[in-house]
Amino acid sequence: MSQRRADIIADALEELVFTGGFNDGDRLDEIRLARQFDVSRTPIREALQRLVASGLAEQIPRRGVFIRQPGPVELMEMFETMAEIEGVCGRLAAQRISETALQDLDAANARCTAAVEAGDTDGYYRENEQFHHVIYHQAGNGFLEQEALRLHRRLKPFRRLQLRLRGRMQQSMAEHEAIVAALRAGEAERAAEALRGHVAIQGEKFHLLMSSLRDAAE
Amino acid sequence: MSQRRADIIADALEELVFTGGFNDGDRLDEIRLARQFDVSRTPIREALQRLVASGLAEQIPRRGVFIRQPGPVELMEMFETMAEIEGVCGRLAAQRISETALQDLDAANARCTAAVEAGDTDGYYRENEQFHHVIYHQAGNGFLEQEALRLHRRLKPFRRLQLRLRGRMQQSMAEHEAIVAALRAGEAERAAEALRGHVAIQGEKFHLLMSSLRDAAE
DNA sequence: GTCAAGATTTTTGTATACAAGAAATTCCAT
DNA sequence: ATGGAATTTCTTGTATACAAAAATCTTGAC
Repeated sequence: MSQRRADIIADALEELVFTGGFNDGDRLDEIRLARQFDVSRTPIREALQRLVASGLAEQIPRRGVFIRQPGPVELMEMFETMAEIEGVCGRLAAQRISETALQDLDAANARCTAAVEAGDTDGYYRENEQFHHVIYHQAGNGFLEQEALRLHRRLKPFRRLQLRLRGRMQQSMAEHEAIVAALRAGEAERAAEALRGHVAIQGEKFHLLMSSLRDAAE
Repeated sequence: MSQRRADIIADALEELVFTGGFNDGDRLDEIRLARQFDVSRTPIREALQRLVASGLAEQIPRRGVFIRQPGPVELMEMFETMAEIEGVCGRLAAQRISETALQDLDAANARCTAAVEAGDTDGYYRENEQFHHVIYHQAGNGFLEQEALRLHRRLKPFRRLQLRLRGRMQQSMAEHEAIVAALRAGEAERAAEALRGHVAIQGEKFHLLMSSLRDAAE
């Protein structure tokens, strides 16, 4: 695969950004990072370019590159966009999904429920992700799938914050069931709406996310 | 702005890719490009990284970076995705669009019609683009807007091929009218469907695109 | 003490040098 | 002549060197 150090470093930096290793506005010092990864500035710079290209950082010419965590507004916009894209995937998938995939969704849901009952948050998280990935794939459009995966990945660190809400996982499971039902029935619009509603952040969810953000900032 | 040569070179290369200056699979020789742009390999390499990041080229480690033009399947997928995203923008815009923006759309359409009558293809193209950009913006979601613009831009060279079809511009104008009507009425689903249909490639449009591609390949 | 202009240091951006892996070529055995 | 191994050449990836712009510090006038 990628034997390039620049890629390895870029992956490491992305992971650091996602796991909160950086704060908004942090400058990514080339020399410090070079020492830290024990390489020259060259691969560091290429890695930073990748971060900038993926929107995780911003480059100001002759000034450096800075971490750019989305603020509340942009975060809401990203979640709304994700909800819409999931809706699109759902509508297309309703017309294209295979019987095997429907069974996969059922299986993922079963494992999800089991994880909820066992209080296994990580397990729930993993299976939930699997569930959504299957839907992206079943939209039958490789390009759309990649876009969905990209945004999904980008929102990963923030989605985690959502799960804290009391009873959220139970409600989420009920929504999963409804989604599968719509997909199985081939009802495109219903599937789209169910997925939009499932992913969208409204009402209580909105306030929860905001307060989580405040907590994380402290 | 960006005084970085790497960015200037990246822009130039992107433009070259879009205007058909490269064929699929072409290797982007660092040394040749360095001579061509009269710089060292360093800024060339950074520019190439940007092309790779935006999906215009592919990098094979230790082998180089190669132009990667989308094939028929991927192109269809990209157009379908664009249609869906436009649909989403339309649905959101129907709920959020301002009166001023509606007038802008009318104005753009009028200029579009004038261009059609004058046989001014470039003018039509420009105003058509404007029309769509207004809708992206009126979706009221900056992130979604950027994504829409990105994909729109990526498809630009291929969209041009579509216009050749006899009477296509007239039909397109009628669709524009219907879209504005739906937006003005605030009918979200109707706006979404109108935009999806307007952008989607189906029936004759599909065959036209395929034959255009074949022609361009020769 | 404050402010500003000049000097100094840092840091980015680019060029060049070097190392290592891939491709091309040569050369030999059959 | 052909196939394949060894060598050479070429290219990418990384390190280092240098130039120019920005940031910081110093110094001096008020």
